[in-house]
Amino acid sequence: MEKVTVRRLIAEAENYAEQEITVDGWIRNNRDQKSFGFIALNDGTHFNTIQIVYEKDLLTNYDQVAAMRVGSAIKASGKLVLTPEARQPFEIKASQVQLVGDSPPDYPIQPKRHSREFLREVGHLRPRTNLFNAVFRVRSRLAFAIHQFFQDKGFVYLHSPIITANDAEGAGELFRVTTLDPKDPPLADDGSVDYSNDFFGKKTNLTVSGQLEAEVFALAFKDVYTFGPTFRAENSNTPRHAAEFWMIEPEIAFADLNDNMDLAEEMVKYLINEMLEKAETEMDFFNQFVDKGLKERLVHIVNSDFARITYSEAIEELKKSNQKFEYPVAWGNDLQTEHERCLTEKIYQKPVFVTGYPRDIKAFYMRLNDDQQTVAAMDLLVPGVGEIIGGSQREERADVLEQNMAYFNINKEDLWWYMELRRYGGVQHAGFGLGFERILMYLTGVSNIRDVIPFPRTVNSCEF
RNA sequence: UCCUCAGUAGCUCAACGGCAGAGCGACCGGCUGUUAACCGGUAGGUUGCAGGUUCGAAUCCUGCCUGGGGAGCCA
Repeated sequence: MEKVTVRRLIAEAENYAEQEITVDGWIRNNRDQKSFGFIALNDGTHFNTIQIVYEKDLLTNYDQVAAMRVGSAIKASGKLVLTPEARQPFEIKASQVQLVGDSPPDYPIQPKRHSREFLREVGHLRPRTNLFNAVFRVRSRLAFAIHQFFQDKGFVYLHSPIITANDAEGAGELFRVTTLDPKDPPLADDGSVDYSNDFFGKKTNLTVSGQLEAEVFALAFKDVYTFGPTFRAENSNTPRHAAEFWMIEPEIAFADLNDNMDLAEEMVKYLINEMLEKAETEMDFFNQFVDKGLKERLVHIVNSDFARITYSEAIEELKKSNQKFEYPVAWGNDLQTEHERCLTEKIYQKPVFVTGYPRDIKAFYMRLNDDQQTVAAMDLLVPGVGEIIGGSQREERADVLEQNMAYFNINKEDLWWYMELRRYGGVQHAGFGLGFERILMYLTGVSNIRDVIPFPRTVNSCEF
């Protein structure tokens, strides 16, 4: 008897009509009546369950089957019957149902509503629920779509290092990587820890960004992207931050800020289209149970041109809006979350690129504009999630970069190689960082980052 | 780190100074086509932890722990 996955059955049920088949899977629900019953079976290969009908007359172990509990693993054989008039397109009339792995009655995942908070506590079981099944299936597809987008454009995928010695980026708090004994580290004469005796012979940490390395490769391959884990030891307690997350960082050479925004906009639209098309079942589920306006909003995004405004214009718009803000709107101050939300959700009601931020609130590597006050930075703000992309045109002029580093107190000896990119064939280039989980949240409507990461790592929490 | 809300049955919640309760789930029974089935019944509690106030505390007070939301930082 042919063993078939649920995915295959759903794709081509007609081809199996009236045939005897076998399926393996886990019981999501089991309802028995006097002489027949129904099992909703999920085998993990598709978001949906299939229905197995069992009858007393056809089974030797009817009472046993009727008593099989939610969560149990079973092997079921029977004839596939098309049921076009019923809610499900087909079902399996069981000739045999065999218990493979029992699940006692204290199985925490029951056919009822569970809160996300509770499900986080059972992170080893939550992938078996509808929500997380959909989320992680989409996560997988989205990762693939990102590669597809860049690969189709000829970008080279760069594995930027996860352990690095550079801490000069100022992109966040670092996780130290060391093999020194924390109770008895070697000390230098001045009493500080002597990292020259550490594994790498210097201070090292987990990467907070692959950007600087991506620039190296962009100036060799023209168009590159990184896609990998990133670590920030920030003490942030919000639904949008995790200590370990994935980031996509394209870097393009012979390109300016406008090319950068074009790329970002095209990418976001591509990813939305891909998910709407390739993960239709899951997206319908999110639309129905997580966020009622999700699909409509995403389609709207795909069909709209993202707004592009300068920081100065943003400040003017915010002042004109007459909204009450907790933080004052003033040129020179960074945009607060409330300002960003107002811009993207109220004033423009679509994604907004904000460019030309004051130099003082941005990073040293961003290209200084001719006004000497602003830099060629860009943030992409989207409704609901806020900042999803941060990027810039990089400072390609060696002398200006050197001045910037002095201005921001960055040790140029540590970044000698970064400086040399400007000395040898330096060229204008740009790039951005996209938080993978942020866009996943945006695409699924799931509002807490802990629910789009398989095993989330956040301040004070590293379970499973 | 700051602000704020909440911790009561496996889960979601009610009771808000006077006998610890419901729905869902579990278990038992019923039901000839169910769809998170339906109907009837049974079991299930150190009310987050430690102190305090009170004749009496789930309820009021203090501290701690855990979780949610907001802010900062950022992706």
